[in-house]
Amino acid sequence: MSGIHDGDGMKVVVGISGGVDSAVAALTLKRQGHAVSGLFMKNWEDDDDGDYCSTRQDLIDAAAVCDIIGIDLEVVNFSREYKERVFADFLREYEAGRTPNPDILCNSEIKFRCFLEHAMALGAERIATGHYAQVRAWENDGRREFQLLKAEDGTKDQSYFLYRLTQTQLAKTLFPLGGLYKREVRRIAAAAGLPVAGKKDSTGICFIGERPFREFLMRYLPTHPGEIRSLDDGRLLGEHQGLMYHTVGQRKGLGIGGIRARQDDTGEHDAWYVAGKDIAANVLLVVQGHDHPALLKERLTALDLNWIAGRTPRTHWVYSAKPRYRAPDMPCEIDAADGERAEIVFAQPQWALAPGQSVVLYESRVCLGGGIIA
RNA sequence: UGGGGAGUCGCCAAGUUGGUUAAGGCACCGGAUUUUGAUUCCGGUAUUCGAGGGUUCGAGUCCUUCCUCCCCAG
Repeated sequence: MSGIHDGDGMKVVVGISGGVDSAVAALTLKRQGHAVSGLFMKNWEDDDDGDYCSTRQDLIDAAAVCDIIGIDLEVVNFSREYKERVFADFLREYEAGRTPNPDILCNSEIKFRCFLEHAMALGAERIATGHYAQVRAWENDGRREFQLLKAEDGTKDQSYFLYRLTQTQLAKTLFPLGGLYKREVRRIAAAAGLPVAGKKDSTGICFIGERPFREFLMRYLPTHPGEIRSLDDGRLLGEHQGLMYHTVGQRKGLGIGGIRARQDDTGEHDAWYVAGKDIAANVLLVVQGHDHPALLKERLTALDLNWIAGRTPRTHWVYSAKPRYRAPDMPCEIDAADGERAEIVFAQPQWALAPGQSVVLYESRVCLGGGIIA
């Protein structure tokens, strides 16, 4: 444990989701001697009666977990805030042809803002979540500064989703799982008799859940058919139902099959991938083959920046970055940056950089922050 | 209408001199991976070869009729 604790016995509110991670986070804090209480957030109620609503079971699991751990559980509803601050942006971005990452906004706007404020109003000193990440406090020129670090378990690290957090948010946050491996977390849960010890990790948009994505988007953004054309020669290859239903690098859903690439075509075909969008003409631009050069770029512009330390990192200094979650850290440097934008150059070309996704920079294990790919 | 060529899974495309269960790719579907969206990985997908007859122990592969499409003549 790093020295961020001001001492044991803090009043901590833990976000309980009904999964293993948050359960073990709460359990860990309780065992450390903190005054722990749980808080279950219900932030989506557009389809409470639908097939994909798992909230009900999650709440049941959350209650069972808190009962066993021996902590109180409060339920709050931030649906309105979620819609206004996260979902509205999500739709705006898709409408503009980009591919947003709503869970990143959800963290900075809901979990570490609404939830944080709510907990503070309840008299909490800290909040905690089951994220795999770490917070470290250190003295920088006599000032206390907080760093966001990757999780010990590199395969589960979620710092990418937390890069928009600020000093004030990190100052109030605990990540009890930051030093644990997933398998240990499950083992702890099992040993404690928590019913969620073997529960499958949740996927899909946070609070909304996993569901047929295009169908879901269609409920909010109506179809807008247009042409699918080859980026290389402009050939008309098909029709799309809306640019927002596709993302750069996407293969599935184009419906293009059997089209000859060359005259000497033998019948062996490469798949087609989205390489770009002509928003004005409503044309989806595609290329054939996963390794098509049009999908590889070594440079990007990041907008809407957040630097966790509160200052822009150095230019022409070797950092590493993830242009998407689960991508390995790739060496890069900041070519130029100001308050508005950062030009980032990778040592190697990156595959299918998708506008709207976030690029997150690291210096070793420290998450520096990042921005949204233009 | 004459002459030539072609019709095999939604799209391409292998199918030897007729011989056990009709390659492969793309698309599609399902699963795995994954707290976004993608990607990736694994699996599935034509009892049937334009249609009807026939030859044969056995036909997508031979014969025949019809249908359709393409090219050149017109």
